[in-house]
Amino acid sequence: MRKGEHTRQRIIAQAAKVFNSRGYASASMHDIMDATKLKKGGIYRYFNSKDDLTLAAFDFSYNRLRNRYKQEVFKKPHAANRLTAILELHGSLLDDPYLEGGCPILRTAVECDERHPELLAKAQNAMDDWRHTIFVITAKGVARGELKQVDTEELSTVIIAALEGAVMLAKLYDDQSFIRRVIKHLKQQIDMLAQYNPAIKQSAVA
Amino acid sequence: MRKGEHTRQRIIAQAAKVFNSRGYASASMHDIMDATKLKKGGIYRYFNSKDDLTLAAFDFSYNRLRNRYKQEVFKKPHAANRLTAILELHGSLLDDPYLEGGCPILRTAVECDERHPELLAKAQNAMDDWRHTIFVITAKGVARGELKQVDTEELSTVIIAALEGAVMLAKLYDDQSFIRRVIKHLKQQIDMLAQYNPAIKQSAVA
Amino acid sequence: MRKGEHTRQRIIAQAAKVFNSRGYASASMHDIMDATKLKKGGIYRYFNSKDDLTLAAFDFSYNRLRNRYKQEVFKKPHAANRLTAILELHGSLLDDPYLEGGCPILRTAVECDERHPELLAKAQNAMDDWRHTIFVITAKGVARGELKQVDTEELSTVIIAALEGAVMLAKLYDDQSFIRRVIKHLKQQIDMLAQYNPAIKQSAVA
Amino acid sequence: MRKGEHTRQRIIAQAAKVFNSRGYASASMHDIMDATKLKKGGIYRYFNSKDDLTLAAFDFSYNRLRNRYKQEVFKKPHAANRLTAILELHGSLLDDPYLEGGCPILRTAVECDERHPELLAKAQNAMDDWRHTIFVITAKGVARGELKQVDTEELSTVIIAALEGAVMLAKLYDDQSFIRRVIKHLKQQIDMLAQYNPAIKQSAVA
DNA sequence: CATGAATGAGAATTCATTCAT
DNA sequence: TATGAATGAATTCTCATTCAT
Repeated sequence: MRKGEHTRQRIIAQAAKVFNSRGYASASMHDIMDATKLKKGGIYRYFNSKDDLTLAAFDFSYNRLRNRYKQEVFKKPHAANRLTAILELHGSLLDDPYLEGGCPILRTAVECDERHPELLAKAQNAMDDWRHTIFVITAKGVARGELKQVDTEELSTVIIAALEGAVMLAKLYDDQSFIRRVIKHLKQQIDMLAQYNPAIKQSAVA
Repeated sequence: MRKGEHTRQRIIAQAAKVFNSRGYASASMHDIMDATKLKKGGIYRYFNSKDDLTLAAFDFSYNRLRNRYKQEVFKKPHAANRLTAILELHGSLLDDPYLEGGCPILRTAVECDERHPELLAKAQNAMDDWRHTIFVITAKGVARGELKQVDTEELSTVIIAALEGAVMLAKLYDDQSFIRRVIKHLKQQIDMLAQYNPAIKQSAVA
Repeated sequence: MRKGEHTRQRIIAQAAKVFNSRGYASASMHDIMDATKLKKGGIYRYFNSKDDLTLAAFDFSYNRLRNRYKQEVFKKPHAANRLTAILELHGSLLDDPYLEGGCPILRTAVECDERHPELLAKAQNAMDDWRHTIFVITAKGVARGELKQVDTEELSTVIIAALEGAVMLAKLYDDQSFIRRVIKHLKQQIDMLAQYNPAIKQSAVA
Repeated sequence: MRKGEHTRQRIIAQAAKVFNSRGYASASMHDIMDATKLKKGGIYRYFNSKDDLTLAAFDFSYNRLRNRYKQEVFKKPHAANRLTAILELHGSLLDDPYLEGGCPILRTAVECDERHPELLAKAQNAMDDWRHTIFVITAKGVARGELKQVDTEELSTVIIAALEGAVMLAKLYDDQSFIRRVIKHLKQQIDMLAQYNPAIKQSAVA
């Protein structure tokens, strides 16, 4: 069983890679076979269907994102630093070997519709989570006086929208400078919110 | 020939609708048959392959966007008004019956990769065009003193990224308020650039 | 009606060309359209089905062969000359613009089976006719003392088999020398049959 | 893998049968399904395309011919016997359950053109091989004094052409007597070449 | 007389999935 | 635990044929 679980995880990780770069509909089980070096039977032993695997792969990708948030975002002391860390995280997203295809939430939101309600729900939940994270960081920042008063709902929407759009542009042109520009802009916005607190501004600029 | 050309256009329009909402890979020729009320042979009379139809459908969708630009954006007198008109145009994008699925460029950028080089190239060209449009509006606005000095490349990237991300969010949640929030933010940015010219600011706010 | 009949003949002639070079099954009605410069409707006005056209085209090709027989074979005075003329006729078969694909009887015999009983019957009739022609020429030649006593059934079979096989080889290699070699051999056989009649031998060698 | 290879061979053998009797273009994958008792997927597991299967089937048929040559022709001691054995082999060709449709080289030469370059090349190679075989038997026979001096190129062409034409006639009329007649004629030719060597003549006649 | 529009049956091929081993 | 064999439904595409104009 030990080995089985290990194999299962390996399948998920490789499938995530494939789905993130090729898309859920376009990637075939054969692509997954190639990536995992397993045969059909070996995969279907662990997953009842492509849809099952798809859902597990999305979870894998999303957890990867979450883990990076924990490590790179939540350790920062102040709201502005945390927001800036989010920007940087997304700035290096396409360098992650499992996320080369861009943000899995973006992909899922664009590719999936009512025909794949479970996957869509997962994408919505992930996005809820993400928005909530930014919302809380911002709200706490305001409460603590780290940030100026701000429409937190709007701020989180703008940050997410701009980052996701930037990822799309970077992917379309295979040119990460689009992400850099957007990050630069968003940093300025955050700086403006945090400008009366020199300590924070300093680290945010770094 | 008259009738045939009409049928051809009808196929393209319906196919655009289907592709924009279901995706290029996921939509089947059978879906197109249903949408056009034609049988396979009737469609293949006008298009050699699904790929052919796909390209024509993208062109259709993109032209639709361009036409709306011509009507809603270029008639505005000043740079800030034009930029604002762009925002509004995208704010009503999802209400367009042919573009219910969101921005065709976004869809294509996310869904297509090197496996569909022609479609990808079309998406890149469309995006080049869009970026260039915003770039020119901005540059002229600066030259004419309608806008403050600004990094036009960055501005166009931010506007596009934020709008596309907003469209994605609106689609994901089936809730256009995400677009409204992003537009509100971008309008503020534009207002700030135009703030010393009261006449323009006035119309931009309208 | 005059024009109609002309068109009909034109279709048949072009179709024969196409069928003889591409084969009955492989040639499509579209190939016929291209060759005739007519559209589907224009062709189906004269023929109820591809099969109909196929039969008419076979008849056309076969009549072309028969006409050449009349002109090039039956005018010869003696049996040996006639047999030799048959050889020469087949030696130039592939130069006939309508028969570039080789002998239509060979093609039909190889390509058709019980699935196309009518065409097969036509091929059998044509072959019966051909065999009978050689049979009669030979029998008369023997009766008239132009040829030695010979198994006429065997002779006609050998001549036909060798000529058809030669046409096949010439087609396979796109090299008419195979036909020349076979003709040379058959001429020798005929010469041997006619050797005691110097007058005939002379012309046969020419 | 064991079983798979067996299945693969079974598919090829059955496909050869089907193609040899129906023709490459006319036989459908459904015909192959029926003959193999497999479903589409089961066939495409082993062959990427109908073309692939077509080529494998030709090779199968041709190898079958070659094997019969090895067993029935090359064991004969002398040139005349070998040539005679070739005639006999083709005399029983249509009795071979896999070659009921006649000679696969003939079929391919007639049916295929530049649209199927690979198959055509295979047919040419097979024919080259066959011609070479007869050429070598004859040349060695001459060198050893088993045969009179003869134009070996012409002899091989005549034998092949006559045999192929005979197979066509037998198929067209479903009557093997045409092959018998041609074989009788060719045997006489060979006997004449070998007539001064009583020992050989004896066995050739047998 | 001829065209172009449209059909529908059937072709090749793909692919998720099942299952015996 | 994993493989390879086999299935069958779905997909793209072709082509002979019909028919209104």
